[in-house]
Formats: sequence, structure tokens, C-alpha cells
Amino acid sequence: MSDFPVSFTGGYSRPVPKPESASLDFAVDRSSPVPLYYQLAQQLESAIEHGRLAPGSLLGNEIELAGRLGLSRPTVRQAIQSLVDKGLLVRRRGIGTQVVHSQVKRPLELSSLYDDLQAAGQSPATRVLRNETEPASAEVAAALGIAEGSEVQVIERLRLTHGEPMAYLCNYLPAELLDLDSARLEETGLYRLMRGAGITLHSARQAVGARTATAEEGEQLMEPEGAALLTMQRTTYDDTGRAVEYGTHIYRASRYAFEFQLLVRP
Amino acid sequence: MSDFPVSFTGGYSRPVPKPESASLDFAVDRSSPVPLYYQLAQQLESAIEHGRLAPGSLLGNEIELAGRLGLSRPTVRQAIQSLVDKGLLVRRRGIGTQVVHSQVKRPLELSSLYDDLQAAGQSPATRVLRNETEPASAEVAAALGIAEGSEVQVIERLRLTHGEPMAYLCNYLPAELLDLDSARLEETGLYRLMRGAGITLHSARQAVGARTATAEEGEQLMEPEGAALLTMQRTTYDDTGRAVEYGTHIYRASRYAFEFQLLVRP
DNA sequence: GACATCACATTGTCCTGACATGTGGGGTTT
DNA sequence: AAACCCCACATGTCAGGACAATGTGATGTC
Repeated sequence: MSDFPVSFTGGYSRPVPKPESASLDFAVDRSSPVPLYYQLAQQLESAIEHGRLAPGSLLGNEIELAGRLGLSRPTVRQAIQSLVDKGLLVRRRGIGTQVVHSQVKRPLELSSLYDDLQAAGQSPATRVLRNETEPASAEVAAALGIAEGSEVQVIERLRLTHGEPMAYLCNYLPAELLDLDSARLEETGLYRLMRGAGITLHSARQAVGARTATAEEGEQLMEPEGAALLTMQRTTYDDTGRAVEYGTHIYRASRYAFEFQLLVRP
Repeated sequence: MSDFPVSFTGGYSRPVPKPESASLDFAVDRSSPVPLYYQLAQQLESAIEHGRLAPGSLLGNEIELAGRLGLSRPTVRQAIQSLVDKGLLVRRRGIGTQVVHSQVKRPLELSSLYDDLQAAGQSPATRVLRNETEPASAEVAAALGIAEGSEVQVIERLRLTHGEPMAYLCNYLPAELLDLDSARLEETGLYRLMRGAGITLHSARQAVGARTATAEEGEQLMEPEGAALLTMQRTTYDDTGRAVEYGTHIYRASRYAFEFQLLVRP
């Protein structure tokens, strides 16, 4: 299947185990403002995604690839490295670079529930239950790294799909960070609004647990009392290290589970 | 399209970027087999960890740093980049590189419960309930990507801390992959044994959910029937893309929660 | 005083070149 | 035939330079 006649290596010294990627029409546009390594990385990723680069196949050596594209080896290496970081390629010294053959999905982004649901075609809806400011409790102040009693914005939302509740979300933000319109909150996710306001999200610390539902929680989520609930607490930081959001979320375990992909960092 | 430019980049004053270019005594050892960029990265990480590089402080420009250490700029950049990937540093064109000031922990490694507990000083113990081979069920075969009915090794374990059960773990491995001694399984984690056998773990796909305990589960974990349980299913792949392990784990929600750090990939 | 402009500092990108190190095949020796 | 050695090959590491892009702050202009 993956062995085909060797033509360009000139049959010189060794049979070559599996030469691949011989004549994929990679080409870069030097007049484009997009970095060259990035153009190449995207073309490689696309080729992998569409099966033009078979899983397990070798990528051909960097020097030859650089020469064919008119690029320098560091540029090609940068492109390859970015895909290695994504988990699409594996490098082996002395062997070559090959396409990993597993169903690698997105490696756990800092995603909003809203986007997740939308991507799954679930047509999410949001009902804003509360949107106002209040003095920070000790717990919230500690999570956001601010003084207890400072004003924070509190948002309580119910997330629904197909008319049924899916999760109850409670978020706290430093008061002056952002003015949040309830109408906009019902149309999109919180993270998208924050990004739109010039806040660059950088990292988050999460804790995922479980507990049984109280009577009120059950009523709100249309679950019986004592049903299993999936809980998550998350503190999100921007690129200056400032905490910009703290949230306590409750999901119906019967209708939601966290799925994600991990990569090992060598 | 997630980000769109909005002019509300408020005049909120950021804490002054201290132009602090600490002249720490970084030095590399050229006679060492350890790569120079790696030596530098470790020294930087250590300096950040121990507070010798204050959060928010600038790192001094790359060219000057390279000159001071007798290294080339690409080497210094490689060191810095590795810390940026870890989330410890942030680069800004035109500004400089600064230490992010948040309590960044390990960004969610592919960790074993055993190591996690050991790191937390919990002195974990393992009781192997079952360790034998059986034909793969449809579910297991699908997860491992092998034929239904192939022999797989089944391991059922109870993980305890302080004499109390913490989790029930059930794992399936392709039969010929590894010979697992029950005695060794009681002394360490499964992943450590696999790594020791020359298997390089590469990625994993996880699902975390919750449900209530059945009577038998409750008895095994010393929880009442109906208690909330945290469930996880995980398929682990090695660097060739082969599935090497599939596991179904059940944790006592009253005693365990998943905690992890996420990084946004730009 | 408000605003546009320019110089400067710093990272981003890209190049050429060199040597080191681990892998695996083929030839040689035992 | 089996064991060993050697060498080509691929990636890993490192150097040094050049120019581009961008945020900051000072300068100048209206």
C-alpha cells in the first residue's frame, strides 16, 4: 500500500524503507504576510487531515524538503516542530519524521461550554438569571486575588439545549473589567465577550468533581433530588497573570461529560 | 472568527512593567552533554520558581542575554520558547519577555493516580483484585482498536490512602504488550511499569463524568448506595499511535477531584 | 493641550553554515 | 552463519547575521 517505486532518491545506496511525501504540491507564497513556516505547517496539517499523508508514513528528510520548497532548514524545522507540538507528527533521530496514526482531536483548549455545544450542533441557549455587582466573598476574593469586599460582577446563567437545562453557571469577574450586557450574554459565551474586549486569555486552573443534587438544584436542572451532578470550578488568568474570572459550574451528569485529549510533554 | 477588534481597550492602568533586568549568575557548562538551551531553560525555571525572577519582571532582551552568556541568540530563544510553552513566560514584541505572575502548576501531564497521590504525600497503596487475560469485549476491542475476542489483559485494582479506598480502577491492555506482575503492580503505578518496559506514552483521550453508586460499588468503596461517584474512561496511545491501554476508573467524589491547569495555545 | 509623527527597543522571521548524535544497513570478520 | 564494525542518513544542537513588524515614549505640530 505505502510502498511505491523509488524514483527521486536515485537508487544510490539503500533501499529506503518507506519514502513518502514525494510529490505533494507544497508551495509557499513569499509575498504573503503569513510567515513561511506557518504556511508550510498549515499545508502539512491539511495534507495529514485529508489523508494525503498517510498515518505512519515518513515525511522525507528536512534538508531535501527545504531544498524542494526553496526554504532554509530552520524554517522547515519550525513548521514541523509546531505540528509535533500539536501531536500530529513524531520525530525520531536517525529515522525521520512520521505521521502519527491516531485520531488526535483538539488537545483540550480553554473552551467555553457555549462553543463546545455549538460545535456539536446542539444549538445552545442561555438564560441569564442574575447579572449585578456585589462585594466579594472570602472565597471569591481569594480565587481572584483581590481584597475581600471589593465589588465583583456576578453572573448566574442557565445553559439549555433543545429547551432542556444542561448546566448552571455562576461566574465572578472583577467589577471594572468589562461591562456585560445581559442581552449579549444570552447570544454568546462569556469567553468570546472577554476576548472581544481585548482580554487575552492565557491559562486556567480547573477542578472537576461530583456531588449529589440538593432539592433546589434538582428543580433548577430538572433532575431528581440526589441525582449525580458534575461540578467544575475554574479560575482564568490573562497573559499578565491577572485573574479575570472565577466560576462555579454544575452540569447534569446524565447529559454531560468532559472529554479531552492529553499530550505528553517530553 | 473568535476575536474581532473592538476599540474598548480600556485605559485601565496595568501595574508598571518593572524594567528589572536581573543580573543573575546564569552560566552554562559547555563540557556537559546537556544541551545549552536546556541548561539555560532549567536555570531560568529555577530562578522563577524560587522567586529570584519576580513575577511580572522583564527578562532583559535576548541579544544582550545571549552576549552575557556567550551563547547565540537562537539558543537563548530556544530556551525562552520552551518556558513560554510551559506557560511560565510571555513574550511581547516590542516590549520584552516577562515572567507571568500566577501560580502556574504543572499543565496537566499524563499522570497516574499513583504518582499524583505520592506527590501529595498521601502514601498510596494498591490492592490487585484481578490480573488475568480474557477475550476482549466489543467495547474494549473498539477502544483498543483490535479484533473483538482477542486476548486482553484485565487488571482490577483498588487504590487506597490511609487504609481507606479512594478509587476502583479497571484497565485493559493488549495481551502480549507487557507481562504484569501483581506484586509489582501493588508497588507502583501502571504507567511507570509501561514506561519501564520501553513503551513511550504519547497521548490519551479521556472522558470524565459522574453517576451515583450502585450497592456493590458502594460496598467496595465504603460509600453508601446512591453516593456521587466520579468516573473516568481513558484510552492511551504510544508514539506510533497504537492504543496501549484502556481504563475505566471510578473515584469517590467525596475524597477526590481532578485538578489541572490549562494553557491557551495562541 | 491634543494629536500626529518619528526614533528606538525588542521580539519575530528567515537565512547560511557547521558539527554532534543516534539508527540501521551492509560488509567484514570470526 | 553469527557477531562485529563501519558508514550513510536523519534529526539535534549551535553559531552569527540580516531585516521586518510592533509597542513605547519622546518629539514636534496644530
